[in-house]
Amino acid sequence: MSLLKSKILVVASDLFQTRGINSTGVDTIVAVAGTTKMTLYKYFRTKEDLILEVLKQGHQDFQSWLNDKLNSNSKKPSEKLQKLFDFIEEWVTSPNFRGMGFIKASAEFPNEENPVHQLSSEQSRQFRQYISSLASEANIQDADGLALQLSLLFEGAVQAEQMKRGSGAMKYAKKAAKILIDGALAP
Amino acid sequence: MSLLKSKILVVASDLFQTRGINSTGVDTIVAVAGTTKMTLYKYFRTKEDLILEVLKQGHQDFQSWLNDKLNSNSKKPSEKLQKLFDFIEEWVTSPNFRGMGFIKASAEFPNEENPVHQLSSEQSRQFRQYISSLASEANIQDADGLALQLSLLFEGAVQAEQMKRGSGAMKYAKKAAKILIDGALAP
DNA sequence: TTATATATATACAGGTCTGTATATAGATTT
DNA sequence: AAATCTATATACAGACCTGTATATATATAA
Repeated sequence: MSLLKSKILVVASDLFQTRGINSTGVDTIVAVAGTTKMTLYKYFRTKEDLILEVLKQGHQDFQSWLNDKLNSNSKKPSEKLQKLFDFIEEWVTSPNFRGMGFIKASAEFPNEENPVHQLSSEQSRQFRQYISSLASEANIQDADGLALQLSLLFEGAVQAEQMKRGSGAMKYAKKAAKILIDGALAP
Repeated sequence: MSLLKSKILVVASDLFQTRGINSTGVDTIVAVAGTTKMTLYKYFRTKEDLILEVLKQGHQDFQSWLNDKLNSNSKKPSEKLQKLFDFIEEWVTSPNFRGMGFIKASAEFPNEENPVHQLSSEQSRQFRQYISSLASEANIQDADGLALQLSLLFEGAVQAEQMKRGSGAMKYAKKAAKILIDGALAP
């Protein structure tokens, strides 16, 4: 991918997270990225396309990071599940944390027919599916049910952290997750 | 309160929830409410003032409704806590449900210095405090900790329902809440 | 009937937004 | 040296936005 294109993606992602998507104009994005609108519209057909690509990139980055962390630290499936929220906490409390793209995007585009909303919803489903596969490998009966509960804790804690940086919500989400996981592992 | 003013509040609340706050112009609001901009700006100094009042109204309506439900159905504090998520589920699955105001608003105004963001954050805190007082009355040790965990489940489930209507997330949130509450009641 | 309060109708100023058109600069390739 | 590709600079059309100014209608009160 072109250097300029990825620069635009990084800048747009940051501005969308810190100022909101609808409140960020393309003029601001190109100014911060040090380029011009002509270039932006060469790589992205419309602003909506840019939003969609920013979301895809962010989600892929997060998923890859998390998956690598889990695989390089644990081999046993049940251990992966147990450590899931440790890494999520690491992610949320890192200074670079700016929030979860698909959570904010779905709020700014509430209409379920909107492509941005649909992608957000799909990414949330994918993440839940990922947790479910971890639970399945750990031989948990109702893997989907546990995955849904854990994803609620996850999204709730991210939401709390987006509202108030340093809320410490993830610490309690982690405790709750442990209780739910332990309960599901030994029923 | 003037009939027109409350009509504007109701219409604005609905439009903000279904189309987003920044995507809803005052022209649309007055058109749907069947009035004019002059009247809107008589009752609300700026659009931001309108947003703040919509949020306040929505939060007060929700809190009153929930509190009345709890008080008229249970006397014992621990029972109130147990039934909390039953009523929340009733609220979320009602056909009128359009999402939680402060969750969407905080996403559209991510800057922590923004008045709308601050009010959202404060309302989230107040709701958590309300759950904490329920937990305290039920003689739970770490009332604040449990309240935070329950509020994470709540906000996560609302978020899930905002992303996909009819997700059924609250059903699982309820189960998880029961486990956490039971664990905290009998430690 | 006259005065007052409330709401409407309409237009507009000044700003921002997305997306495009046009002309030019630099760098690489033929 | 000429041609080609990539990016810049700048201006602008057309739409939408908030908030205000002005004039008018309607209803209640003195």
